[in-house]
Amino acid sequence: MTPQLALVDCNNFYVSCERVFRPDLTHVPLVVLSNNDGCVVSRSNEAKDLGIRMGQPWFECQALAEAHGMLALSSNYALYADMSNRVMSILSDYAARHEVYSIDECFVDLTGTPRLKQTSYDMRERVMAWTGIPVCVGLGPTKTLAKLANHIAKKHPRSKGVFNYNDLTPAQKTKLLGQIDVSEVWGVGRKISARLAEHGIHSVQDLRVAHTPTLRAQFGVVLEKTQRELQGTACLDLQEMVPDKQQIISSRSFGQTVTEVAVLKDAMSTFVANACVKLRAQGSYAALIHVFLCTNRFRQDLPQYNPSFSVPLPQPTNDSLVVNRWADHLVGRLFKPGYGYKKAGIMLGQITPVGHTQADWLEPAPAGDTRLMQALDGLNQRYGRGTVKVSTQGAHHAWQMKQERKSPSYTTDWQSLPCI
DNA sequence: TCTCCGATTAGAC
DNA sequence: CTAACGGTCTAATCGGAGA
Repeated sequence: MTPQLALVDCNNFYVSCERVFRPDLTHVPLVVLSNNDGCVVSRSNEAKDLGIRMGQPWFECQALAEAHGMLALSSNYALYADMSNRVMSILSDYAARHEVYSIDECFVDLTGTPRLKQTSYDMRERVMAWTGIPVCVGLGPTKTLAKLANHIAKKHPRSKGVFNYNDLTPAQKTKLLGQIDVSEVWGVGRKISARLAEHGIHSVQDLRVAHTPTLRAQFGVVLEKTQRELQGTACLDLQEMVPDKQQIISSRSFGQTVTEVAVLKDAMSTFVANACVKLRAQGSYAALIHVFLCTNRFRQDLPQYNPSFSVPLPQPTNDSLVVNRWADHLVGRLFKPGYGYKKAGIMLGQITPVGHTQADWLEPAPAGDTRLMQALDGLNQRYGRGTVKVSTQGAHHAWQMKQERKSPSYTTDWQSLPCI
């Protein structure tokens, strides 16, 4: 039986989440900004029509925004994560197998489903009715083709939000793929599309029929797989189980330039706390700690200094206090006065599941206090993040990120609601 | 010459 | 008046060090 994969993608997801609770913004050009209110990461169709680019720095858009009454909101991840969970939960009812690919995308295996197209329209309507989020559905025999079909569904209003690649005749496929730029293909980004152009490969169709050994030699396995997927051969499996993370990073750009060690250490203790919560949540230990500081790379007129240091731990840990002692020490070592720091962070690596660590036969395992960390996680979960802190964790406000336009967390936090 | 490993690159969202 | 540009993650590949 030929596989039938659906890729369901939410339209302008962050903007759509905001509009569910602000219907007055339905036709207003609207964007959502990245952390620190830095760049545009989600755009309404009206904002796209104004020429706002994905990833564009907000300060570059401000004049245009004022001229056209465009609004910008800070990102509200509590809201988006909760809305995402609702959407995914609805989609999971449609098939035995699905893969949550990102916060706003889901692959659904509809192989063997009768009346495929009707089912897809049902999904769309149900998600809209139950959450208020508009989605488009792309259908195809492979992940890459389902993604492409989704792109077509979004682009062509006539599709009414659903497009099935399988419905096309060979001649129609050739013609349609010939009209779409290669850069739209999943896995073909800026660099590779530029290099493909040098080989005369401009459209999706060009890539689909390109000479495979040459492609493999010039661009590697990844692109060969992409080509085969475009030809209808599945190379990418549905990943139903979320694999454990191999590395965990916690970092932030600061709201203002930071010049004092104490402030950097305070920020770092927050990053340590976040990273270790994630590590324990997946039941792992880390054996590598990597700490880094950054100056403002956009100010080339100022002196640049981007130090970092890694420490391999003799004994893997997931204890926030152990990690914080190292991180604190490293910040002290890396810090040099006279620089304006704009960002810092920590990376945990060499991650292994608890209970899989190699015992050290020279030193007894220092058992780490797992009960302390359990209590810490338990209290923070029950009474809110930051109820019990690691070190000063956020006492200094000098580094905290800019979030001047954040909406209430309508679905997850009573306190944030304006009328309560 | 081969293997290992850290750094770099490219991609995704 | 000026400056204001995100965060995490993975896989493949590159290139140097050491065997």
